Amino acid sequence: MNKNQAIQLLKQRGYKMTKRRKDILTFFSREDKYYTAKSLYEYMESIYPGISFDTVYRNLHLYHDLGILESTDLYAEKHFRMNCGDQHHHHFICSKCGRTKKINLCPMDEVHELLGTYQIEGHKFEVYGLCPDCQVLAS
Amino acid sequence: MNKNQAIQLLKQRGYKMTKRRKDILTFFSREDKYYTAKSLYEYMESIYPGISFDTVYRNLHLYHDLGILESTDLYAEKHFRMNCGDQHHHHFICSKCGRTKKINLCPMDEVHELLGTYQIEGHKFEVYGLCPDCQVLAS
DNA sequence: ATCTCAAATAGGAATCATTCCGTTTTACAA
DNA sequence: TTGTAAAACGGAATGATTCCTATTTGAGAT
Repeated sequence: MNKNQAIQLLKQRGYKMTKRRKDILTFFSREDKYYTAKSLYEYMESIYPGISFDTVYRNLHLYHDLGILESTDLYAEKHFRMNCGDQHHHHFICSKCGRTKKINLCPMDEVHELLGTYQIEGHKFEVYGLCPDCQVLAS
Repeated sequence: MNKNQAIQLLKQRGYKMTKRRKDILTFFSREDKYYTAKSLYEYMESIYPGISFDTVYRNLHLYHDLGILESTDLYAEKHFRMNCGDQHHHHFICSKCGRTKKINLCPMDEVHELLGTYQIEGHKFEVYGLCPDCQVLAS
């Protein structure tokens, strides 16, 4: 999902296109990486002094519900990133900078048979560590 | 890990054995399931009216650090369970009651090669859904 | 261009899990 | 039995997130 696709989707669904909403998309479009609500808030604060938490969180939830963003719970805090949802996949997530790398492998195929009568509703598979850039900085 | 093993470990490491600590172990020994700090607090409150949050959280962390408990972030809240750590494994977790079933399969074997120069530090793989008991109740 | 009004935002209080801290109590070794 | 550090108490503080009411604004209709 890129910024223009997201704007299209919002209009299609009848949501108003505000400057704040565009700037949130700009924020997330910069990198393939997970961001905290706080980091978005700080970015928005710098453009719109006095912006409300409500605006940040309301739009994060809206974008998440629309599939524009995907989220994960990391270090007891929700993190968000642009949805790269062409097909089902998982992520390596850098524990230092939050940047991600797609993992085109899903363990669920083999797991289904192991779980017999258990009704599967979802799953989470993430790998954590240091990306090449952050390994260099750490050494 | 069972209650007696945990008590042994605490003594070995020089920690004091208090009634509260024993009762926390009793609480977690009841079922193979993830519990919130809150549910432990309520259990302890019923035995020790006026017990401090501090006591609950301090011991949860102690037990976690000693490997007596394992934890996971679920629904933006930490959940704890008795460590069943004979060998590396993952869990199916019932989204209704929290009860778990071991999954003896780990996707990391195949993932290592996909991640080349990325330095892996950890991973998380969990499957969510309804256990057989909760499916019956839901129907 | 202006009007209208539901949707969006501001401002800040409230909530919820968790952590922190100074004081008091207790397990256990001597 | 006593001394002492560990453990627990009591409650305030923190940090992320949600909620509430009043005000502002985007965008379709006139």
